[in-house]
Amino acid sequence: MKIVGTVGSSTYEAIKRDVIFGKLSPGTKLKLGHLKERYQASLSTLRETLSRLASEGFVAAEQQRGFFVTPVSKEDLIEIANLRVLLECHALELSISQGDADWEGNLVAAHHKLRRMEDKMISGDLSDKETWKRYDWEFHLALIQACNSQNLLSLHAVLFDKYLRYQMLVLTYRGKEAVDEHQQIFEAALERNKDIARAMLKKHIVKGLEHTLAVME
Amino acid sequence: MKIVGTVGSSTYEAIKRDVIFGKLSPGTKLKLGHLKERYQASLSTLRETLSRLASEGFVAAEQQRGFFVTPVSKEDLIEIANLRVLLECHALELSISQGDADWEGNLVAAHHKLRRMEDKMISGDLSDKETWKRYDWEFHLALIQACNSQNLLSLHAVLFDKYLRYQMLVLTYRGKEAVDEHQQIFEAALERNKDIARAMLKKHIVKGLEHTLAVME
DNA sequence: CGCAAGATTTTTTTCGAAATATATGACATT
DNA sequence: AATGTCATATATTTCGAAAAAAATCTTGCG
Repeated sequence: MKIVGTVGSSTYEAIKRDVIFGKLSPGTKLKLGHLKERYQASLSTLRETLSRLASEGFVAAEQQRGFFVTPVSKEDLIEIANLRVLLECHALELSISQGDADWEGNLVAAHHKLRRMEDKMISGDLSDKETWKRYDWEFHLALIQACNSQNLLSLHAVLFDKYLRYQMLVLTYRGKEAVDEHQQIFEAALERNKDIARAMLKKHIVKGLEHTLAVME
Repeated sequence: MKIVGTVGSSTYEAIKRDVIFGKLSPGTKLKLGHLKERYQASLSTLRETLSRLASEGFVAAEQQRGFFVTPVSKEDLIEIANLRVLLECHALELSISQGDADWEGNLVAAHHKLRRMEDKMISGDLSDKETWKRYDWEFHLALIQACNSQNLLSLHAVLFDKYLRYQMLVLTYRGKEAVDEHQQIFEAALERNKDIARAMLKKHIVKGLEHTLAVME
């Protein structure tokens, strides 16, 4: 039994994915007529979708001039990385203070899945970037899951996706370094060592930022 | 020459205002048919508007069950206040470090306007809460305007409005205490004293939170 | 009386087309 | 050649109605 959502929700997912994973390049004009064919939805449904994406910041809307894929810039990337540090480190600290056994269990599971995937990537199999990034996402989410603030989690989700778009844009893999950072954050979190965990997470994000900035030349 | 925006943008403003200022109570079912009459817009336009408000968190959307005004709760208010402390204090610090003469000028102006309004309120004239809150908004915005992060400013804007809804909900005025806090934050910011400014802003937000929580019984 | 199956009404979701605005190109004027 | 105007084409915005889903009401049965 397959549960299909509304046309609206699936076009939302599709366009968002295409923006994040670069199938729709930054700055591209999103003409409704074209999108209609590409995503098989009506103009109204598309406008609804694009409005949502615009208020999350993946799309830019100009009054009576239509929609565009939000442009990228170094400044924007830096802002997003800094906000991720601020929010994610804060959430991590809360999570470490408040997390229970369920939190630990999910974290262990998420780290395990990510680790397996990363081992595969390191040994040269770069075939499934999307799954890899999904596991990365799930690991970072598992870390802060116990922060006990829905508002914080949802702000973080959007930020993470924006950051992810930049990573997908440069398309290069940071390799063993990032794997080690994940490992260190993971261990510090399980040991409930807030300061180390926080410092490692910050380092992880900042290193990722520098790497991406460097590739953007 | 009067510049009128699109129907969409004005219904967006109208509904958002009605949610924030309590004309649409928390939890209310937003039936499209009713909204159509109330706001004089078509179903598609309304859906577009409600989708935007949903992704900002002022409205809750349930798949195939329509839209509701986002409910309120103590937990949600506490989350929002804590996030405001985190983001606004951070932005204030950046602003104080980087603000130039323009920043100072705008800040002085914004504080002056707010101060005049507050004096009027203290002397018993509670007739124009909406203008008062607009000046409050503009003062807090002026404080962090020079933080040099559009992303941070737009996250803050949504957060501030959500906090504002709770303040409007309880409808009581904190009086001279809040006025003094504004004054102290203002002076510390102009003197470029980050630590004091930060501490006062945090106190201001936390006191406001406690006051609102107390009234929510 | 309670409860469930089916029919009716209401509401949400989706679409296509009309109305409005912007962009493009042809043509005349300086 | 540059600029401005007007007609044409293209795109966005808005609407009302059809299709799909959910909620409500009715009826029949144990």
